[in-house]
Amino acid sequence: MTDLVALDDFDYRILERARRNNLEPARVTAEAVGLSESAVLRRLRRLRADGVIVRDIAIVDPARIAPHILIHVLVTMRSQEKAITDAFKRAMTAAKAVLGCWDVTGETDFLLTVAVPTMAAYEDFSQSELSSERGVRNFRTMIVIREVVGFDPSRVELT
Amino acid sequence: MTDLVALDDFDYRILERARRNNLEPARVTAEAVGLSESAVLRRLRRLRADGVIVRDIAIVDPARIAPHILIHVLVTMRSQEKAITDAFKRAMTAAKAVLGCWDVTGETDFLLTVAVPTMAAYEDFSQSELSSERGVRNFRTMIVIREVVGFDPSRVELT
DNA sequence: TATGAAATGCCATAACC
DNA sequence: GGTTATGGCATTTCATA
Repeated sequence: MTDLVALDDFDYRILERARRNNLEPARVTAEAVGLSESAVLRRLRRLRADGVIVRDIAIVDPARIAPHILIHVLVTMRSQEKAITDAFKRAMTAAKAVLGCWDVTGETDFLLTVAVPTMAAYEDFSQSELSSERGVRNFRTMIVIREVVGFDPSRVELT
Repeated sequence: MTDLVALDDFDYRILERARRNNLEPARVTAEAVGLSESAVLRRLRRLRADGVIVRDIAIVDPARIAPHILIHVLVTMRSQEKAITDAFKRAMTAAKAVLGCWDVTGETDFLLTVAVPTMAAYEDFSQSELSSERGVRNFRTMIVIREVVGFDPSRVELT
């Protein structure tokens, strides 16, 4: 299941379109890539079965519903013991406020991306989840002033 | 258009499902949330028209197609002059390798998320895009060893 | 094994109450 | 918001190369 999947140019062009709009009728996609409707639908089904397309989702703009603050946090752990880091990872996975968490190289151990409605909520989060009991030595908070490029996995080039 | 949109409980439950799977038939969603098929479809169309649902996409797993390296970069600029930072922002927006770019508070000015096929490609990127000509004083590279929580905007709580 | 074409069945759309 | 009739789209099956 971890094996790489071989794709031809048709697959790439179909993927490129599905990554932008997965509600596009196959008829339209077919004409754009130069295949029949049937072929496009077959390939899309195969791409999903093969795990190339992981899921199909609606992107919601949370800012349209309620104000929120985006924050990045650089976390340094007290130790590199597996038991401690594993526990921290599990806590980050469970924490609803955590949008992303990466184990990184360098002076710091983890980078977090956190979304909270208020700074008070962030204070609650940091005090409970970034505490010394969680194995955290210290952390550096970087509040997002402006999103220049919103994190967009669909920008990853596939070729 | 920047105004907040008021949603009721039905909208929230429909959104919750569409954020997980936007290909779910309205019939199924309707039964799950306790509405008729028509009502669900009407609400979804309204949510899209109001800009609550921004777009509908297929999520592709790039690792299934080709190996890639994920990197976070902390960037410090030479100056805060608008002309310089604006040019940098435009360069980051244009750079295909840049998945995300945020203007942040603290000692550093920008946080970048970059995806590249090889370290050589990252070297090319950093030499061309993170140069002093771009206004960059220095930058700190944090290579992602493991993705604990993959950046997922759908984790943002809407209430 | 992959394609294109045609018949079936499901789903969204639009116009009603 | 619910119901119904219409149109469109995906699915399936088949023939072909």
